[in-house]
This record gives sequence, C-alpha cells and structure tokens, in this order.
Amino acid sequence: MKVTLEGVYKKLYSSFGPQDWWPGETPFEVMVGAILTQNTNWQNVEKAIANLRAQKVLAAHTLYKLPHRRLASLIRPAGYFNIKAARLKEFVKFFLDFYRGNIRMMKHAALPALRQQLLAVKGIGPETADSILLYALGKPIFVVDAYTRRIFSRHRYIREDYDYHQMQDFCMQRLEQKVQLFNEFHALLVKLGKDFCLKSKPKCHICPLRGVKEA
DNA sequence: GACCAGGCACATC
DNA sequence: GATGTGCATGGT
Repeated sequence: MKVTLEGVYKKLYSSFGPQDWWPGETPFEVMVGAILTQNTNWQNVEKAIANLRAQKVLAAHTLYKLPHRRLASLIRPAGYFNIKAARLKEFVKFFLDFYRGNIRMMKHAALPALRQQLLAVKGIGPETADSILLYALGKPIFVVDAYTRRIFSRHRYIREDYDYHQMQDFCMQRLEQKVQLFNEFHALLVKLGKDFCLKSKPKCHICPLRGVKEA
C-alpha cells in the first residue's frame, strides 16, 4: 500500500496528538529561542530564556543594549554562549534596523524576500530562518532539521545525501501549503525523533511509522 | 566517561 | 564544492 506524506503526518498525529508548538510566549521569544536552540537540547534553552525573562531583558531594544559579557552569562545554560550572544545581537540589530523591532511590520513582509533577509544575518541558517518564519511569524514554510533527515532517510522516503533545500522541496511539494500543517508536522517529527528514531539505539521495532511507505 | 541535543560559520584541501 | 572543525552546557 502506498502512503502519501499526508498519511505519514496523520499516522504521527494519531499516535502523538497535537504538540502545541512553538513553546514560547511571544513571537520575539520564539525568535530568540530559535537561535538559542541551535544544536542544543530545548531544556537548556528554557533555562537561558528564564534567565533573560527574570532579568527583564527579553525585548529587542533591551537585548541589543546589553553588554556581550552579560548576555553571554545569562544564556550560558544553552551552550555555545559566546557565539549565541553574538548571533542574538546580529539578529536583534537586523530586527531593529529593518523592522524597528516591530513584529507586525515583519509579518507583513513577503515570504521569499524575508527569508533571504534572515539568511543574510550572520548566525541564521536555513533551519533557524524557517523556524522564525513558521513559528514566530506564521508563514507557510516547512522546517527541516536533523530529526527530519534521520527519520525520512531511515524510512527510505528520501536519499540520505539530500541537502536542506532538497528535503524542504520534497516535503513542500507533497503537502498542502498550510501553516498549521507545517507547524504540527515538524513538531511531530521532533517528537518521533526524540522518542524512537534516536541516533544510536533507535527503537525502530516499536516506531509508529514502521511499515508506513511513502509513495 | 561517552554520547547526544530542534546549527552555523569558517578554514582547508 | 565537499569535508572537517570549533563552539559548550546539561541530561542520560
């Protein structure tokens, strides 16, 4: 039996239910979280964000004025704190310069151009840009990550050597262009990756996608 | 102690 | 243009 990517999605949704992503209270917090979570466990990111909130610096202007040493020390639990402090500053500078720190103005920008702008910011690559677009700004774009590659290649939906945009095209060409679908699908893939499709010791024998084939 | 986590930029060949 | 490396904390 052939199953579409939509079928894969439905299987995951029926197995795990809604994931209620992104775990952030405001669009700005989501954007900050997208940078902090680069190659890092979300639990550690939460600690960093809690520090920023406790110090009342979780706002564009405040964050931008914060000395590097202080910002780095607050986000320390998220790892790579020196690099991430610099990346946060780069992003916030862009946000202030191009959109006056105004989320609504940023949401108003057209998707392809905005994506290019984000990718031009040092420290923002494809996944971080797409996470910001989808989860902070509600733009219809599919977020690819390490879990997506691992899951899709192990299940033979894609070739292992696909790059980011090949994977993204693969997914977007096979799905309705809906924000809620892209939102939930990515979150479900992370859930599956964490619970079953581990890098070592994968629990393939009890994976909900076992036997589900992509056409 | 080893391995891993919701990447990215940069150096080197 | 492919491949390797540095960045760093905290949980399992």
